[in-house]
Amino acid sequence: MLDIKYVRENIDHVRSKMEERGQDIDLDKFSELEQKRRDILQEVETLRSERNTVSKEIGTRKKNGEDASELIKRMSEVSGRIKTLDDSLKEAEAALNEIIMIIPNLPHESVPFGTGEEDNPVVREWGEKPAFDFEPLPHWDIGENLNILDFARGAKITGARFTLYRGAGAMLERALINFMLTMHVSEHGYTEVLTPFMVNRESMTGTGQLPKFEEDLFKITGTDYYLIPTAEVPVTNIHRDEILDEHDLPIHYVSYTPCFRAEAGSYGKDTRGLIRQHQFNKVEMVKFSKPETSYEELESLTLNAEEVLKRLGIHYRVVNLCSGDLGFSSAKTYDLEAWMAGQDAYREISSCSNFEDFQARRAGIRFRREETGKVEHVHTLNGSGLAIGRTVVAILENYQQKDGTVVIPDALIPYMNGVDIITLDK
RNA sequence: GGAGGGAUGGCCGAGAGGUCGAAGGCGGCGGUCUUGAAAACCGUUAACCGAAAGGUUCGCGGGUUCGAAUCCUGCUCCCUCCGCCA
Repeated sequence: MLDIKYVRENIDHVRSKMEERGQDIDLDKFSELEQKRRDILQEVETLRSERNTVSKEIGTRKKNGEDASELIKRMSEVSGRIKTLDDSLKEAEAALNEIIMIIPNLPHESVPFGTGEEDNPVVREWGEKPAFDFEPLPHWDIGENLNILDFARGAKITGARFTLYRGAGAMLERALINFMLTMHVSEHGYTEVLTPFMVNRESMTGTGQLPKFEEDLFKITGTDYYLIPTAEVPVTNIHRDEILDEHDLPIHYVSYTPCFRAEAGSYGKDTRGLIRQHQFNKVEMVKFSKPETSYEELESLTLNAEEVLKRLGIHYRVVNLCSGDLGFSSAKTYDLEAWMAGQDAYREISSCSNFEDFQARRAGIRFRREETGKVEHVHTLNGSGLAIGRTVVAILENYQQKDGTVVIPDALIPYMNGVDIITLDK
């Protein structure tokens, strides 16, 4: 969330940033509620102050055996008024909270203005589209032809948007997880963590999924727990309500988790294949940094994700998400879009974001700056490195051959138990 | 599932209705000493709101009281023992 004080003092700037995002936030209501809250607060604090001093006086008098009944009677009334005011203060705070928690982050100055996906400028590209002397198939055909992806049985076991992987398909998924984790740990210096895949409400609120996006989540009946939509949630919340040591920053974590998304409102979109699933695997990088270095960290994070695609020889481009396409908690996001030959399209395969102090403020993640002795919020960042299912798609579609087999990229062969080509497995 | 015990500052830990934001220790920071360091000694060191005055915070919520870290109550989490179990 944004700093309430900052919003109050920079209301016009916040208003224009919300307009850039195309967000209709009632900031007048915010100001009104904020003022109300402060009015009540002032009144209640004056009364508390009185109660505190008089109560001490009562203590002193009693100790000296003097009469205090008059003071006690008066304070009894004051306490009653405090209680009433406290209730309305809580009401005012709750109302204010409702607004502040659904105000998205302010886009960074380097975020271009735009209203949607089509306005995202391409920052750079790498590699080339593979050439085919035949019509490349989409991965759902390749996968079914090779008997490594079974969409019908996935749907039978659970439902739409669930897939059964088989044989070399299952192994490919597992190899990619290992390949990415190993690379980020041993070459990029991340610390691997393995987290719970269900989290509580506080964790979801900390990273910004709640309260606004409840309908995108799977909730476990009979509990307060939700299935994670991304490792960002458990990993960022590792340090919730902590004051970190400045010398420990930056902290770099990498984590494999399955991700569960309800995909509400995406009916009819990407209904075939692995692109949009209710459950998919992902390797995620998460960083905690000092404010002054977070944008450098975003650049290196993005490069770390790109390196995976380079090693796999997959053509991709990097786009800078425009103001209208930016996620709720993010101040700036680079998306990596991999070329998928069978669909003749670039598809998002990684999303790398700097949240600045937006999540840290919600989640209470801070550090003490030695120079000033003061406590400050850290900046949090994260990026997919990469989405596993979509990487499988990119490999199947870009490495397919005329005879229907799929060549395994060299870098992945050591993780494939020596398999270098996927052929039909009956 | 049954029976007990616990939750206090960055960490450990005392405190059992009033002057307690909280003893003591560790850690951090500053200093004395030292060629330098260590040790020793001295000092200092919680967060949040507020321009300040002041207010809030001892797991979380409710209550009792003029006054609650301290009493009552509900909840959460942790630990020990028994049962069950991958």
